[in-house]
Formats: sequence, structure tokens, C-alpha cells
Amino acid sequence: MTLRYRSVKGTRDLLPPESERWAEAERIARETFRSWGYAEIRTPVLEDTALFERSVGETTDIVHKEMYTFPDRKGRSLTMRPENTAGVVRAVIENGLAAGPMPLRLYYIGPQFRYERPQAGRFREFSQIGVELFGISGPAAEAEVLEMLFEFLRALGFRALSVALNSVGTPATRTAFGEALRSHVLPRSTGFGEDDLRKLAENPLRLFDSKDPVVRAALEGAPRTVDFLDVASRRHHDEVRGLLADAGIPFAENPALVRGLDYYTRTVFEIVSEDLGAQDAILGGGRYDGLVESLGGPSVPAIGFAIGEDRLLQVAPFRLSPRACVLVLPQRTDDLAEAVRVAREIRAALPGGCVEVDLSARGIKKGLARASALFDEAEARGLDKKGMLAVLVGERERADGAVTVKRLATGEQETFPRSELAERLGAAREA
RNA sequence: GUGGGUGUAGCUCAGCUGGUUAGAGCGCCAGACUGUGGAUCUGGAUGUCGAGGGUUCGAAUCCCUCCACUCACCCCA
Repeated sequence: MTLRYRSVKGTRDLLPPESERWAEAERIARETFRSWGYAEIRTPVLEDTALFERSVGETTDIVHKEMYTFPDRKGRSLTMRPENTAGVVRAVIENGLAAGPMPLRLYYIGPQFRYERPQAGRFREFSQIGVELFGISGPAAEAEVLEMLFEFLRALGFRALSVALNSVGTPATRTAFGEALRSHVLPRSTGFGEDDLRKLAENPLRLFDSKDPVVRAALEGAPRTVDFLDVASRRHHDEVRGLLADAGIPFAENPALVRGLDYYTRTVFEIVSEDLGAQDAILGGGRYDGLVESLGGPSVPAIGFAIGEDRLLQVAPFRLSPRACVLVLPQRTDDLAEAVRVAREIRAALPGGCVEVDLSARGIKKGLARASALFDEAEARGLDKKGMLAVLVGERERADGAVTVKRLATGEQETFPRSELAERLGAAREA
């Protein structure tokens, strides 16, 4: 099959009923975050390329080789955001929010772009649901953000997830740790690939992400980030763990956890799922106390996380709650106008349900056959199977000012005056 | 960027070591059937067999190149 047009590599169409699940997950996210005092922020997809080079880190792979960067018509270098924290921080500074009352609580939902080879769970256009909390340097910030996160995950039906936790300390401890790590690995680096040698030279922490057995072996007995923490970071980390335990949040220390973005300080965390492929991280986050200042704002501490919405939805156990559904079947096109009026009344009587008119008006038989097909798919489409009704509008009904209501699950049906429609359907829904 | 796998109808796939008009099931449309369902029967539409080139009397089938999809590395959500 040779299609003239197809979606761009790494992008995809989200079709019903999956698109309905996304909408529901986003609704739950908004409801949860709002109840904790977080408000939505929407920032542009396009930003100045330098913003990401400065924030995400010039030695990271994201900036190195994964950005959608291009010159606009005036020759300015623009980039489609590979993540949303940098844009949020830029917006917070630019609009004066960083100088306003703290804490500042924000969340976002939207598409992000990275120019990578697609594979299971990884796309060039993907969506993230993220949260950023500004202005709180104490461990209460970690506790709040993680407790809210777990409330959201539980609302999506997750039960067994645990968050992996580590501390990368301050930039100073990070540098010291990097040096120590390099001295440990360098003598054992024979057999390293080109990429790993580059990482060793530029950003040795990143070696922890490697799946190469040679690298893994070289990391045996390597120093750990926690051993290099300054006193304050050490205490901060201990307090975070205490607060998480108090809040009943399942977590596990992971000394090898090093996030891929350079701006993290102290706390970093992530959650992985066994039900995904090789790309198993469903969310990641951490503290970034220096980022606001380094992007030209005041010195404001901050913490946040980003959930990969595509991966989240792939493994989230929740299902759509069933909706009542009514199909109005005109016998012939002559009956269509009346059927549309009947449907209008039913919509008013059954808020939150769905009412469909069979616009093809191909006769009662075909209409009911179609209704049956819909009935079969009801559960997959998130419809309330038991409550599905067909409303027949034909010659006889119009002559008598009546409608016929048929319950699809049982086949029982009843004809009654149109004036009783709302009342009868209300009762039928209860039954 | 590197490697593996796969490309035949809307979907799932069959098509043996090359053989002439390219198939099945499901789905779709119509009729049987102008007022009662998931059934049945009949008919119909949709394919440059991923694309281009080569070998051959003859290619969906063999060879080459390219493209797309997919999985993994890398990296991350």
C-alpha cells in the first residue's frame, strides 16, 4: 500500500477509543493537581535554541543530537521543546512570577519533541504531564510533590508502583563525585566504545545509564553519589526519606540513579514499569535549585517531575466509566427530522449520556443491526452495555405522536406517547 | 547514528522449489428484506503484491538499491 501522505516518522494519530482514555487521564490529572493548589501553565512549543542548551546541558544527548532545531525565516535558531521545564522556568521569569509570592505551583500537559529513532514506548512527538513547584528549598517540597504524584497514579488504578530515589547533591559535590568516578573507571576503561569514552571524559555520571557489560563491570565498586554529599544535602536527603515514609509513599534508594538532565540538584527520582519494553521509565523528576538563577532569574529553588503520557497510558489499569448510550433510529429519511427532535429531548433528559441518531436512515432492520454491533463493542468503547437503548421513530410513531423504546440487552420494547419520553427514559436508566 | 526483523485488499494473513486472469477470512456497501437485532444466502467495491532497477520466454516469488514500519543499542518520558 503506497500512501501519498503518512504521518511524519515518530509521530502518530491517537484514535478513539484510546483518545478518550487520554482525555480521561488528563481530566484526572487536572482535577488532582488543582485540588493541591496547582494551576495550569501553557508555554510555546518553539523556544530559542539557546534556552535548552543552557538549561538541559550542552553535554547531554538531548541537546547533543536529539533536538528538533532549525533556522526560521530570519535565521534565528529555534527548537521544538524536548522537555517542558526550561520553557516553564523561562515563562516564570519573563512574566515576573519568579518575583511573586512563593510557593508557586504549576502543572502542564503537552507535546514534546526529540529527534530519536523511534521504538517501543519512544516517539519523536510524545506528551508529558508535568508539575513544577517553585520557592521551597526544604524537604517538604519533595514530600508534597511525590504525595500528589501518588494520588494521581492511584486514581489511574496503579497499586504496586514504587519510586526510585537518590541524591546528586550540589553542583560542587557533583563535580567531586564525577572526578572520583572518573579515576575509578579510567584504569578499567579498556574495551569501552566511543560513546562511553566520551561520556567518561565529559560527563562520567552518565555511565550509570549504560547497559554494556564492559561498562557495568568497570563500575563495580565505584564510588556512590551519597558518599560525596555535603552535610546539608545529606541531612536534606534523610529528611526527605522520613517525610516520604510518614506519607506512606513506597520508595527505594537507588545510588545508581542519575537523571539525564544536567540541571538537577540534590533529590532525583524516577518510576519504571515492568510492563513496558526497553523504554521502561514512566516518569522522572527532581530538584533544580540553580536553574531559575542560571536562566537569568532570581535565586529560587524548585522541584518537579515529568510523566511520559504515552507510556503512562500504555500501562495504566484504569478503564473508562461506562456511559448510557441511546440510538435513535429513523425508519426512513422522512422520519429523520422527527428523530433529530426526539434525540434533542433525550439529550436534555440524560445529561452525561450519549445520544446518537442513525443519520443513514436505512430502515429499522439495518438500524437495529447497527445498534447490535455497537452493543457488542460497548465495553471496549466505554459504554454502559446494560443500559443501551434504541428509540424507534417510524411512520406509526409519527402518526400516533409516540416513540418506541427498545432495550438492546433483553429485546423488550414499549411504545408510549412522546410527552412521556423524558420521564420514561429517566426511569429506564435507573432500572 | 548502529544493528536485527517485517512489507500482498480497510484489518489479519495464505500464495510450496518462478508459470500465465493475485486469493481467503473478517470488515464495508447493496439485494433477498419498505417495521424489529449478533444469523444466512447472493452480488459488489477496494491491490501499480512498499518503490525503482536487474535476471528470465515468464517475477508477489530470485538478485541489487532505496523507502517505510518495527524491535533493540544509544538515550530518555
